[in-house]
Amino acid sequence: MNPNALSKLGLAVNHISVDCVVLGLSDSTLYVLLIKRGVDEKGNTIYDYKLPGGLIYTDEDLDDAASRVLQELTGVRNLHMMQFKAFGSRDRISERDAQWLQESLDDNVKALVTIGYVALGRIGRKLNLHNAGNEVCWVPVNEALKMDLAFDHKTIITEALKAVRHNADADPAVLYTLLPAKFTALQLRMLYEFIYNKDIDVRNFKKKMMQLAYIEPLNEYEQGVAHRAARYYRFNRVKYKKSRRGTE
Amino acid sequence: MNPNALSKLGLAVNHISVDCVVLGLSDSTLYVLLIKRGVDEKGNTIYDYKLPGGLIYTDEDLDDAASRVLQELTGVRNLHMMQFKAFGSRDRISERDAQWLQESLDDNVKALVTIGYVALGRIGRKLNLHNAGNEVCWVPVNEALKMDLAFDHKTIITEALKAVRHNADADPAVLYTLLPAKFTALQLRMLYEFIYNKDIDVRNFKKKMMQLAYIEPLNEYEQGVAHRAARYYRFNRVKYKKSRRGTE
DNA sequence: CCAAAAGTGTTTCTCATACACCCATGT
DNA sequence: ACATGGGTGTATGAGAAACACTTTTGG
Repeated sequence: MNPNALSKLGLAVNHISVDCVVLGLSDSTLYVLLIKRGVDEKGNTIYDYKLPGGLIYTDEDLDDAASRVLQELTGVRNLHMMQFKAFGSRDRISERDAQWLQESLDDNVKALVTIGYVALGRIGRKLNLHNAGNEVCWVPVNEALKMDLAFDHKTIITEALKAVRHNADADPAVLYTLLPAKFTALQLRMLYEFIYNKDIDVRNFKKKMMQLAYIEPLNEYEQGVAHRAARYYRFNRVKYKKSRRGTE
Repeated sequence: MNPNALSKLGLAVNHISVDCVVLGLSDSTLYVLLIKRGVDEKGNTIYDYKLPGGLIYTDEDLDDAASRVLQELTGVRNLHMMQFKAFGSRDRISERDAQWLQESLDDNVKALVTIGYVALGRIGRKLNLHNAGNEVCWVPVNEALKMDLAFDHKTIITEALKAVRHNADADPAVLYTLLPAKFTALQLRMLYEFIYNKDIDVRNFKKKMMQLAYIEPLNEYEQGVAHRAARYYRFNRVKYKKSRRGTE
Protein backbone atom coordinates (compact mmCIF):
# COMPACT_ATOMS: atom_id res chain seq x y z
CA MET A 1 0.00 0.00 0.00
CA ASN A 2 1.22 3.47 -0.78
CA PRO A 3 -0.11 6.00 1.71
CA ASN A 4 0.61 8.86 -0.65
CA ALA A 5 -1.78 7.44 -3.19
CA LEU A 6 -4.50 7.44 -0.60
CA SER A 7 -3.87 10.94 0.62
CA LYS A 8 -4.00 12.27 -2.91
CA LEU A 9 -7.52 10.95 -3.06
CA GLY A 10 -8.28 13.01 0.03
CA LEU A 11 -8.74 9.99 2.21
CA ALA A 12 -7.50 9.75 5.75
CA VAL A 13 -6.27 6.38 6.86
CA ASN A 14 -5.70 4.70 10.14
CA HIS A 15 -2.03 4.31 10.78
CA ILE A 16 -0.26 2.00 13.12
CA SER A 17 3.15 2.90 14.38
CA VAL A 18 5.59 1.56 16.89
CA ASP A 19 7.51 3.69 19.37
CA CYS A 20 10.65 2.43 21.05
CA VAL A 21 11.70 3.38 24.55
CA VAL A 22 15.35 2.41 24.73
CA LEU A 23 16.81 2.69 28.21
CA GLY A 24 20.46 2.68 29.15
CA LEU A 25 22.32 2.94 32.44
CA SER A 26 25.43 4.97 33.08
CA ASP A 27 26.87 5.40 36.54
CA SER A 28 23.83 5.92 38.63
CA THR A 29 21.58 7.47 36.00
CA LEU A 30 19.07 5.91 33.67
CA TYR A 31 19.00 7.38 30.16
CA VAL A 32 16.49 7.18 27.35
CA LEU A 33 17.22 7.43 23.64
CA LEU A 34 15.56 10.40 21.91
CA ILE A 35 15.59 11.92 18.44
CA LYS A 36 15.69 15.63 17.75
CA ARG A 37 12.87 16.80 15.55
CA GLY A 38 12.48 20.09 13.69
CA VAL A 39 9.02 21.57 13.04
CA ASP A 40 8.25 24.64 10.99
CA GLU A 41 6.00 27.00 12.85
CA LYS A 42 5.16 30.30 11.16
CA GLY A 43 8.36 30.15 9.19
CA ASN A 44 10.55 29.37 12.18
CA THR A 45 11.99 25.98 12.77
CA ILE A 46 11.36 24.82 16.29
CA TYR A 47 13.07 21.79 17.74
CA ASP A 48 11.82 19.27 20.18
CA TYR A 49 12.41 15.61 20.88
CA LYS A 50 10.62 12.39 20.14
CA LEU A 51 11.05 8.70 20.72
CA PRO A 52 12.36 6.67 17.81
CA GLY A 53 9.24 5.37 16.10
CA GLY A 54 7.61 4.88 12.74
CA LEU A 55 4.80 3.36 10.75
CA ILE A 56 4.58 -0.37 10.32
CA TYR A 57 4.34 -1.96 6.91
CA THR A 58 1.20 -3.70 5.81
CA ASP A 59 2.58 -7.19 5.95
CA GLU A 60 4.92 -6.79 8.85
CA ASP A 61 4.91 -8.43 12.26
CA LEU A 62 4.66 -5.91 15.06
CA ASP A 63 7.83 -7.21 16.67
CA ASP A 64 9.73 -7.02 13.38
CA ALA A 65 8.53 -3.48 12.79
CA ALA A 66 9.85 -2.38 16.15
CA SER A 67 13.32 -3.77 15.46
CA ARG A 68 13.39 -2.33 11.97
CA VAL A 69 12.28 1.15 12.98
CA LEU A 70 14.81 1.31 15.77
CA GLN A 71 17.58 0.24 13.48
CA GLU A 72 16.64 2.66 10.72
CA LEU A 73 16.52 5.64 13.04
CA THR A 74 19.37 4.93 15.41
CA GLY A 75 21.47 2.13 13.98
CA VAL A 76 20.87 0.04 17.08
CA ARG A 77 20.45 -3.64 16.26
CA ASN A 78 19.78 -6.91 18.02
CA LEU A 79 18.19 -5.39 21.05
CA HIS A 80 15.43 -7.40 22.63
CA MET A 81 12.32 -5.28 22.23
CA MET A 82 9.42 -5.98 24.51
CA GLN A 83 5.92 -4.86 23.69
CA PHE A 84 4.25 -3.25 26.67
CA LYS A 85 1.19 -1.23 25.69
CA ALA A 86 -0.80 0.33 22.87
CA PHE A 87 -1.65 4.02 22.89
CA GLY A 88 -4.59 5.43 21.00
CA SER A 89 -6.15 8.40 22.74
CA ARG A 90 -7.68 10.92 20.42
CA ASP A 91 -5.76 13.77 22.01
CA ARG A 92 -2.35 12.30 21.59
CA ILE A 93 -1.68 14.32 18.43
CA SER A 94 -1.18 18.05 18.94
CA GLU A 95 -1.34 20.63 16.20
CA ARG A 96 2.42 20.67 15.97
CA ASP A 97 2.51 16.89 15.74
CA ALA A 98 -0.04 16.91 12.92
CA GLN A 99 2.07 19.42 11.04
CA TRP A 100 5.17 17.34 11.47
CA LEU A 101 3.38 14.24 10.23
CA GLN A 102 2.20 16.15 7.18
CA GLU A 103 5.72 17.38 6.41
CA SER A 104 7.54 14.15 7.01
CA LEU A 105 5.02 11.70 5.57
CA ASP A 106 3.25 13.90 3.03
CA ASP A 107 0.12 12.12 4.07
CA ASN A 108 -3.26 12.94 5.46
CA VAL A 109 -3.00 11.22 8.80
CA LYS A 110 -6.05 11.36 10.98
CA ALA A 111 -5.52 8.97 13.80
CA LEU A 112 -2.46 7.24 14.98
CA VAL A 113 -2.43 4.19 17.12
CA THR A 114 1.01 3.34 18.37
CA ILE A 115 2.35 0.21 19.97
CA GLY A 116 4.92 0.88 22.66
CA TYR A 117 8.07 -1.21 22.84
CA VAL A 118 10.75 -1.01 25.47
CA ALA A 119 14.33 -2.22 25.33
CA LEU A 120 17.19 -2.14 27.76
CA GLY A 121 20.66 -1.64 26.38
CA ARG A 122 24.21 -0.72 27.25
CA ILE A 123 24.79 2.94 26.93
CA GLY A 124 28.28 2.46 25.57
CA ARG A 125 26.87 0.96 22.38
CA LYS A 126 27.81 2.98 19.32
CA LEU A 127 25.00 4.82 17.59
CA ASN A 128 24.75 6.24 14.12
CA LEU A 129 24.28 9.58 15.69
CA HIS A 130 23.26 11.41 12.55
CA ASN A 131 21.55 8.63 10.71
CA ALA A 132 19.21 9.94 8.01
CA GLY A 133 19.63 13.48 9.23
CA ASN A 134 18.35 12.61 12.67
CA GLU A 135 20.15 13.62 15.76
CA VAL A 136 20.06 10.79 18.23
CA CYS A 137 20.99 11.30 21.84
CA TRP A 138 20.84 9.85 25.33
CA VAL A 139 18.87 11.95 27.79
CA PRO A 140 18.51 11.19 31.51
CA VAL A 141 15.00 9.89 32.05
CA ASN A 142 14.24 12.42 34.77
CA GLU A 143 15.13 15.29 32.45
CA ALA A 144 13.31 13.80 29.49
CA LEU A 145 10.10 13.76 31.48
CA LYS A 146 10.44 17.48 32.08
CA MET A 147 11.12 18.31 28.44
CA ASP A 148 8.74 19.13 25.64
CA LEU A 149 8.26 15.81 23.91
CA ALA A 150 6.28 14.95 20.79
CA PHE A 151 2.86 13.32 20.91
CA ASP A 152 2.19 11.55 24.20
CA HIS A 153 5.76 10.33 24.43
CA LYS A 154 6.02 11.38 28.06
CA THR A 155 3.17 9.03 28.90
CA ILE A 156 4.79 6.31 26.86
CA ILE A 157 8.08 6.64 28.74
CA THR A 158 6.32 6.58 32.10
CA GLU A 159 4.39 3.48 31.15
CA ALA A 160 7.56 1.85 29.86
CA LEU A 161 9.23 2.33 33.23
CA LYS A 162 6.28 0.74 34.97
CA ALA A 163 6.44 -2.17 32.59
CA VAL A 164 10.15 -2.67 33.27
CA ARG A 165 9.52 -2.74 37.00
CA HIS A 166 6.77 -5.30 36.67
CA ASN A 167 8.86 -7.33 34.31
CA ALA A 168 11.93 -7.32 36.50
CA ASP A 169 9.89 -9.07 39.19
CA ALA A 170 8.90 -11.86 36.90
CA ASP A 171 12.20 -12.16 35.08
CA PRO A 172 15.26 -10.37 36.49
CA ALA A 173 17.37 -11.39 33.50
CA VAL A 174 16.31 -8.29 31.61
CA LEU A 175 18.16 -6.13 34.10
CA TYR A 176 21.51 -7.58 33.14
CA THR A 177 21.14 -6.22 29.64
CA LEU A 178 21.61 -2.80 31.20
CA LEU A 179 24.91 -3.68 32.79
CA PRO A 180 28.29 -4.24 31.19
CA ALA A 181 29.36 -7.88 30.89
CA LYS A 182 31.51 -7.47 34.00
CA PHE A 183 29.96 -5.48 36.79
CA THR A 184 30.53 -4.81 40.48
CA ALA A 185 28.14 -5.53 43.31
CA LEU A 186 27.63 -1.79 43.66
CA GLN A 187 26.52 -1.40 40.07
CA LEU A 188 24.03 -4.20 40.40
CA ARG A 189 22.67 -2.85 43.64
CA MET A 190 22.29 0.66 42.25
CA LEU A 191 20.38 -0.76 39.31
CA TYR A 192 17.97 -2.52 41.66
CA GLU A 193 17.66 0.62 43.72
CA PHE A 194 16.76 2.59 40.65
CA ILE A 195 14.30 0.09 39.29
CA TYR A 196 12.50 -0.36 42.60
CA ASN A 197 13.08 3.21 43.63
CA LYS A 198 14.24 2.49 47.18
CA ASP A 199 17.38 1.95 49.20
CA ILE A 200 18.64 -1.57 49.63
CA ASP A 201 20.76 -2.79 52.53
CA VAL A 202 24.29 -3.58 51.33
CA ARG A 203 24.78 -6.76 53.34
CA ASN A 204 21.36 -8.23 52.75
CA PHE A 205 21.74 -7.54 49.06
CA LYS A 206 25.13 -9.22 48.87
CA LYS A 207 23.79 -12.20 50.77
CA LYS A 208 20.91 -12.72 48.34
CA MET A 209 23.11 -12.03 45.36
CA MET A 210 25.66 -14.64 46.43
CA GLN A 211 23.08 -17.38 46.65
CA LEU A 212 22.05 -16.81 43.05
CA ALA A 213 24.03 -19.40 41.14
CA TYR A 214 23.80 -17.40 37.93
CA ILE A 215 25.88 -14.53 39.29
CA GLU A 216 29.47 -15.64 39.02
CA PRO A 217 32.31 -13.94 40.87
CA LEU A 218 35.39 -13.42 38.71
CA ASN A 219 39.00 -13.19 39.80
CA GLU A 220 39.19 -9.69 38.44
CA TYR A 221 39.10 -6.49 40.39
CA GLU A 222 38.78 -2.80 39.69
CA GLN A 223 42.04 -1.07 38.83
CA GLY A 224 43.42 2.26 39.89
CA VAL A 225 40.60 3.27 42.22
CA ALA A 226 41.36 5.34 45.30
CA HIS A 227 39.97 2.75 47.66
CA ARG A 228 39.79 -0.97 48.03
CA ALA A 229 39.16 -2.50 44.60
CA ALA A 230 35.77 -4.06 44.03
CA ARG A 231 35.38 -7.52 42.63
CA TYR A 232 33.78 -8.09 39.23
CA TYR A 233 30.89 -10.47 38.63
CA ARG A 234 29.19 -11.69 35.52
CA PHE A 235 25.74 -12.93 34.62
CA ASN A 236 25.58 -16.54 33.41
CA ARG A 237 22.56 -16.87 31.16
CA VAL A 238 22.71 -20.66 30.96
CA LYS A 239 22.66 -21.09 34.72
CA TYR A 240 19.92 -18.49 34.91
CA LYS A 241 17.69 -20.44 32.58
CA LYS A 242 18.41 -23.66 34.42
CA SER A 243 17.49 -22.05 37.72
CA ARG A 244 14.12 -21.07 36.33
CA ARG A 245 12.86 -24.35 34.96
CA GLY A 246 9.33 -24.83 36.11
CA THR A 247 8.68 -21.16 36.69
CA GLU A 248 5.71 -19.45 35.02
CA MET B 1 -13.05 7.05 6.17
CA ASN B 2 -15.00 4.46 4.30
CA PRO B 3 -13.04 1.25 3.91
CA ASN B 4 -15.25 0.12 1.05
CA ALA B 5 -14.18 3.08 -1.02
CA LEU B 6 -10.60 2.04 -0.61
CA SER B 7 -11.14 -1.59 -1.42
CA LYS B 8 -12.95 -0.70 -4.63
CA LEU B 9 -9.77 1.00 -5.69
CA GLY B 10 -7.98 -2.28 -5.12
CA LEU B 11 -6.02 -1.00 -2.17
CA ALA B 12 -5.37 -2.93 0.96
CA VAL B 13 -5.34 -0.99 4.18
CA ASN B 14 -3.98 -1.56 7.62
CA HIS B 15 -6.79 -2.15 10.02
CA ILE B 16 -6.83 -1.86 13.74
CA SER B 17 -9.33 -3.82 15.73
CA VAL B 18 -10.02 -4.51 19.36
CA ASP B 19 -10.86 -7.91 20.76
CA CYS B 20 -12.56 -8.30 24.11
CA VAL B 21 -11.97 -11.19 26.47
CA VAL B 22 -14.88 -11.01 28.90
CA LEU B 23 -14.54 -13.41 31.79
CA GLY B 24 -17.27 -14.43 34.18
CA LEU B 25 -17.36 -16.71 37.19
CA SER B 26 -20.13 -19.15 37.99
CA ASP B 27 -19.83 -21.67 40.79
CA SER B 28 -16.29 -22.85 40.43
CA THR B 29 -15.87 -22.33 36.70
CA LEU B 30 -14.52 -19.40 34.78
CA TYR B 31 -16.38 -18.62 31.57
CA VAL B 32 -15.47 -16.53 28.54
CA LEU B 33 -17.89 -14.73 26.26
CA LEU B 34 -17.81 -15.95 22.64
CA ILE B 35 -19.72 -15.23 19.46
CA LYS B 36 -20.76 -17.88 16.99
CA ARG B 37 -19.59 -17.19 13.48
CA GLY B 38 -20.70 -18.78 10.22
CA VAL B 39 -18.30 -19.10 7.30
CA ASP B 40 -19.14 -20.38 3.83
CA GLU B 41 -16.72 -23.02 2.69
CA LYS B 42 -17.38 -24.68 -0.67
CA GLY B 43 -21.04 -23.92 -0.39
CA ASN B 44 -21.38 -25.26 3.16
CA THR B 45 -21.75 -23.01 6.11
CA ILE B 46 -19.31 -23.94 8.83
CA TYR B 47 -19.60 -22.52 12.30
CA ASP B 48 -16.92 -21.65 14.75
CA TYR B 49 -16.44 -19.15 17.54
CA LYS B 50 -14.68 -15.85 17.97
CA LEU B 51 -14.14 -13.25 20.62
CA PRO B 52 -16.31 -10.14 20.41
CA GLY B 53 -14.19 -7.68 18.47
CA GLY B 54 -14.30 -5.16 15.68
CA LEU B 55 -12.55 -2.39 13.82
CA ILE B 56 -11.94 0.93 15.50
CA TYR B 57 -13.10 4.16 13.94
CA THR B 58 -10.63 6.67 12.66
CA ASP B 59 -11.19 9.21 15.37
CA GLU B 60 -11.88 6.92 18.25
CA ASP B 61 -9.99 6.32 21.48
CA LEU B 62 -8.83 2.76 21.83
CA ASP B 63 -10.57 2.42 25.17
CA ASP B 64 -13.80 3.83 23.78
CA ALA B 65 -13.65 1.48 20.82
CA ALA B 66 -13.36 -1.51 23.13
CA SER B 67 -16.45 -0.50 25.09
CA ARG B 68 -18.42 0.28 21.98
CA VAL B 69 -17.59 -2.94 20.18
CA LEU B 70 -18.47 -5.01 23.20
CA GLN B 71 -21.76 -3.25 23.61
CA GLU B 72 -22.70 -3.51 19.94
CA LEU B 73 -22.00 -7.22 19.80
CA THR B 74 -23.20 -8.39 23.18
CA GLY B 75 -25.21 -5.62 24.79
CA VAL B 76 -22.84 -5.59 27.75
CA ARG B 77 -22.24 -2.07 29.06
CA ASN B 78 -20.26 -0.32 31.73
CA LEU B 79 -17.69 -3.01 32.14
CA HIS B 80 -14.19 -1.88 32.98
CA MET B 81 -12.08 -2.93 30.03
CA MET B 82 -8.38 -3.26 30.55
CA GLN B 83 -5.95 -3.20 27.68
CA PHE B 84 -3.39 -5.94 27.97
CA LYS B 85 -1.57 -6.55 24.73
CA ALA B 86 -1.45 -5.91 20.98
CA PHE B 87 -1.34 -8.78 18.53
CA GLY B 88 0.07 -8.39 15.06
CA SER B 89 1.74 -11.54 13.82
CA ARG B 90 1.52 -12.04 10.12
CA ASP B 91 0.14 -15.55 10.50
CA ARG B 92 -2.77 -14.69 12.72
CA ILE B 93 -5.21 -14.65 9.77
CA SER B 94 -6.04 -18.06 8.32
CA GLU B 95 -7.66 -18.60 4.95
CA ARG B 96 -11.02 -19.05 6.59
CA ASP B 97 -10.56 -15.85 8.55
CA ALA B 98 -9.69 -13.92 5.42
CA GLN B 99 -12.84 -15.20 3.76
CA TRP B 100 -14.94 -14.21 6.71
CA LEU B 101 -13.46 -10.72 6.73
CA GLN B 102 -14.22 -10.40 3.05
CA GLU B 103 -17.82 -11.47 3.54
CA SER B 104 -18.55 -9.43 6.61
CA LEU B 105 -16.64 -6.26 5.76
CA ASP B 106 -16.66 -6.38 1.98
CA ASP B 107 -13.15 -5.09 2.18
CA ASN B 108 -9.72 -6.03 1.03
CA VAL B 109 -8.02 -6.53 4.35
CA LYS B 110 -4.37 -7.39 4.28
CA ALA B 111 -3.09 -7.09 7.78
CA LEU B 112 -4.90 -6.81 11.02
CA VAL B 113 -3.42 -5.57 14.19
CA THR B 114 -5.66 -6.11 17.14
CA ILE B 115 -5.51 -4.67 20.62
CA GLY B 116 -6.58 -7.13 23.31
CA TYR B 117 -8.85 -5.98 26.11
CA VAL B 118 -9.94 -8.02 29.09
CA ALA B 119 -12.89 -7.45 31.39
CA LEU B 120 -14.19 -9.30 34.39
CA GLY B 121 -17.93 -9.37 34.84
CA ARG B 122 -20.72 -11.09 36.68
CA ILE B 123 -22.05 -13.94 34.72
CA GLY B 124 -25.62 -13.30 35.78
CA ARG B 125 -25.65 -10.10 33.74
CA LYS B 126 -28.27 -10.16 31.02
CA LEU B 127 -27.01 -10.31 27.47
CA ASN B 128 -28.69 -9.49 24.20
CA LEU B 129 -28.13 -13.02 23.17
CA HIS B 130 -29.04 -12.58 19.53
CA ASN B 131 -27.92 -9.04 19.00
CA ALA B 132 -27.44 -8.25 15.32
CA GLY B 133 -27.84 -11.87 14.34
CA ASN B 134 -24.94 -12.91 16.53
CA GLU B 135 -25.21 -15.74 18.93
CA VAL B 136 -23.48 -14.81 22.12
CA CYS B 137 -22.69 -17.41 24.73
CA TRP B 138 -20.66 -18.16 27.82
CA VAL B 139 -18.18 -20.98 27.35
CA PRO B 140 -15.97 -22.41 30.12
CA VAL B 141 -12.45 -21.17 29.51
CA ASN B 142 -10.97 -24.66 29.57
CA GLU B 143 -13.34 -25.79 26.85
CA ALA B 144 -12.89 -22.67 24.78
CA LEU B 145 -9.17 -23.30 24.61
CA LYS B 146 -9.85 -26.72 23.10
CA MET B 147 -12.28 -25.42 20.50
CA ASP B 148 -11.68 -24.16 17.00
CA LEU B 149 -11.48 -20.41 17.45
CA ALA B 150 -11.09 -17.66 14.88
CA PHE B 151 -7.78 -15.90 14.20
CA ASP B 152 -5.34 -16.24 17.07
CA HIS B 153 -8.11 -15.90 19.63
CA LYS B 154 -6.82 -18.85 21.63
CA THR B 155 -3.56 -17.01 22.12
CA ILE B 156 -5.44 -13.88 23.04
CA ILE B 157 -7.45 -15.70 25.72
CA THR B 158 -4.34 -17.30 27.16
CA GLU B 159 -2.57 -13.97 27.30
CA ALA B 160 -5.62 -12.37 28.88
CA LEU B 161 -5.56 -14.91 31.69
CA LYS B 162 -1.89 -14.21 32.30
CA ALA B 163 -2.63 -10.51 32.40
CA VAL B 164 -5.40 -11.04 34.94
CA ARG B 165 -3.07 -13.03 37.17
CA HIS B 166 -0.38 -10.40 37.04
CA ASN B 167 -2.90 -7.70 37.60
CA ALA B 168 -4.51 -9.38 40.55
CA ASP B 169 -1.16 -9.28 42.34
CA ALA B 170 -0.80 -5.58 41.88
CA ASP B 171 -4.43 -4.69 42.42
CA PRO B 172 -6.76 -7.36 43.86
CA ALA B 173 -9.77 -5.07 43.48
CA VAL B 174 -10.37 -6.31 39.96
CA LEU B 175 -11.22 -9.74 41.31
CA TYR B 176 -14.28 -8.44 43.13
CA THR B 177 -15.87 -7.46 39.86
CA LEU B 178 -16.23 -11.19 39.22
CA LEU B 179 -18.16 -11.79 42.42
CA PRO B 180 -21.70 -10.79 43.34
CA ALA B 181 -21.99 -7.84 45.70
CA LYS B 182 -22.46 -10.23 48.61
CA PHE B 183 -20.26 -13.27 48.59
CA THR B 184 -19.19 -16.03 50.92
CA ALA B 185 -15.67 -16.86 52.01
CA LEU B 186 -15.88 -19.99 49.90
CA GLN B 187 -16.65 -18.05 46.74
CA LEU B 188 -13.77 -15.68 47.30
CA ARG B 189 -11.40 -18.52 48.02
CA MET B 190 -12.44 -20.45 44.94
CA LEU B 191 -11.83 -17.37 42.84
CA TYR B 192 -8.31 -17.05 44.20
CA GLU B 193 -7.74 -20.73 43.65
CA PHE B 194 -8.78 -20.39 40.05
CA ILE B 195 -6.76 -17.29 39.35
CA TYR B 196 -3.60 -18.65 40.92
CA ASN B 197 -4.36 -22.18 39.86
CA LYS B 198 -3.58 -23.85 43.17
CA ASP B 199 -5.29 -25.00 46.35
CA ILE B 200 -5.40 -22.59 49.24
CA ASP B 201 -5.67 -23.61 52.89
CA VAL B 202 -9.09 -22.68 54.27
CA ARG B 203 -7.92 -21.39 57.63
CA ASN B 204 -4.92 -19.47 56.39
CA PHE B 205 -7.07 -17.87 53.74
CA LYS B 206 -9.71 -16.81 56.25
CA LYS B 207 -7.03 -15.40 58.52
CA LYS B 208 -5.58 -13.20 55.79
CA MET B 209 -9.00 -12.26 54.53
CA MET B 210 -10.14 -11.08 57.96
CA GLN B 211 -7.24 -8.71 58.37
CA LEU B 212 -8.16 -6.92 55.16
CA ALA B 213 -10.20 -3.97 56.34
CA TYR B 214 -11.93 -3.66 53.00
CA ILE B 215 -13.68 -6.99 53.27
CA GLU B 216 -16.67 -6.39 55.52
CA PRO B 217 -18.60 -9.19 57.18
CA LEU B 218 -22.35 -8.69 56.98
CA ASN B 219 -24.99 -9.92 59.35
CA GLU B 220 -26.54 -11.94 56.59
CA TYR B 221 -26.23 -15.63 56.04
CA GLU B 222 -27.07 -18.13 53.34
CA GLN B 223 -30.65 -19.38 53.42
CA GLY B 224 -32.05 -22.83 52.89
CA VAL B 225 -28.77 -24.67 52.52
CA ALA B 226 -28.45 -28.23 53.78
CA HIS B 227 -25.63 -27.37 56.13
CA ARG B 228 -24.54 -24.60 58.40
CA ALA B 229 -25.24 -21.31 56.64
CA ALA B 230 -22.23 -19.35 55.41
CA ARG B 231 -21.80 -15.72 56.25
CA TYR B 232 -21.88 -13.06 53.54
CA TYR B 233 -19.17 -10.46 53.04
CA ARG B 234 -18.89 -7.45 50.83
CA PHE B 235 -16.09 -5.50 49.23
CA ASN B 236 -15.76 -1.89 50.37
CA ARG B 237 -14.14 0.07 47.59
CA VAL B 238 -13.56 3.20 49.64
CA LYS B 239 -11.68 1.35 52.36
CA TYR B 240 -9.79 -0.50 49.67
CA LYS B 241 -8.54 2.70 48.11
CA LYS B 242 -7.62 4.12 51.48
CA SER B 243 -5.63 1.00 52.30
CA ARG B 244 -3.62 1.46 49.15
CA ARG B 245 -2.49 5.05 49.45
CA GLY B 246 1.19 5.15 48.70
CA THR B 247 1.23 1.94 46.72
CA GLU B 248 2.62 1.90 43.15
C1' DC C 1 47.65 8.70 58.48
C1' DC C 2 43.51 9.90 56.35
C1' DA C 3 39.66 9.44 53.17
C1' DA C 4 36.63 6.36 50.61
C1' DA C 5 34.46 2.50 49.45
C1' DA C 6 34.64 -2.86 49.94
C1' DG C 7 33.67 -6.64 52.42
C1' DT C 8 31.61 -9.48 56.04
C1' DG C 9 27.57 -12.40 60.37
C1' DT C 10 24.29 -12.49 63.68
C1' DT C 11 19.92 -11.51 65.65
C1' DT C 12 15.16 -10.39 65.31
C1' DC C 13 10.78 -10.38 63.47
C1' DT C 14 7.27 -11.17 60.19
C1' DC C 15 4.80 -14.00 57.26
C1' DA C 16 3.61 -18.35 55.01
C1' DT C 17 2.48 -22.98 55.88
C1' DA C 18 0.80 -27.17 57.95
C1' DC C 19 -2.59 -29.27 60.46
C1' DA C 20 -7.80 -31.45 63.15
C1' DC C 21 -11.82 -30.91 65.47
C1' DC C 22 -16.53 -29.10 66.73
C1' DC C 23 -20.80 -26.51 64.93
C1' DA C 24 -25.13 -25.58 62.53
C1' DT C 25 -28.62 -27.05 59.36
C1' DG C 26 -31.71 -29.92 56.22
C1' DT C 27 -33.08 -34.47 55.12
C1' DA D 1 -28.80 -39.88 63.21
C1' DC D 2 -26.19 -38.53 59.55
C1' DA D 3 -24.34 -36.02 55.82
C1' DT D 4 -22.66 -31.67 54.36
C1' DG D 5 -20.05 -27.81 54.44
C1' DG D 6 -18.93 -23.69 57.95
C1' DG D 7 -16.10 -22.07 61.26
C1' DT D 8 -11.97 -21.75 64.30
C1' DG D 9 -6.13 -21.52 66.71
C1' DT D 10 -1.51 -22.90 67.28
C1' DA D 11 3.11 -24.34 66.31
C1' DT D 12 6.99 -24.40 63.06
C1' DG D 13 10.23 -22.76 59.67
C1' DA D 14 11.99 -19.72 56.04
C1' DG D 15 13.07 -15.55 54.51
C1' DA D 16 13.31 -10.38 55.16
C1' DA D 17 15.14 -6.68 57.72
C1' DA D 18 18.03 -4.29 61.00
C1' DC D 19 22.47 -3.36 62.32
C1' DA D 20 28.64 -1.82 62.86
C1' DC D 21 33.13 -2.76 62.36
C1' DT D 22 37.45 -4.14 59.80
C1' DT D 23 40.06 -4.16 55.28
C1' DT D 24 42.25 -2.33 51.29
C1' DT D 25 44.04 1.23 48.47
C1' DG D 26 45.55 5.89 46.75
C1' DG D 27 46.76 10.33 47.94
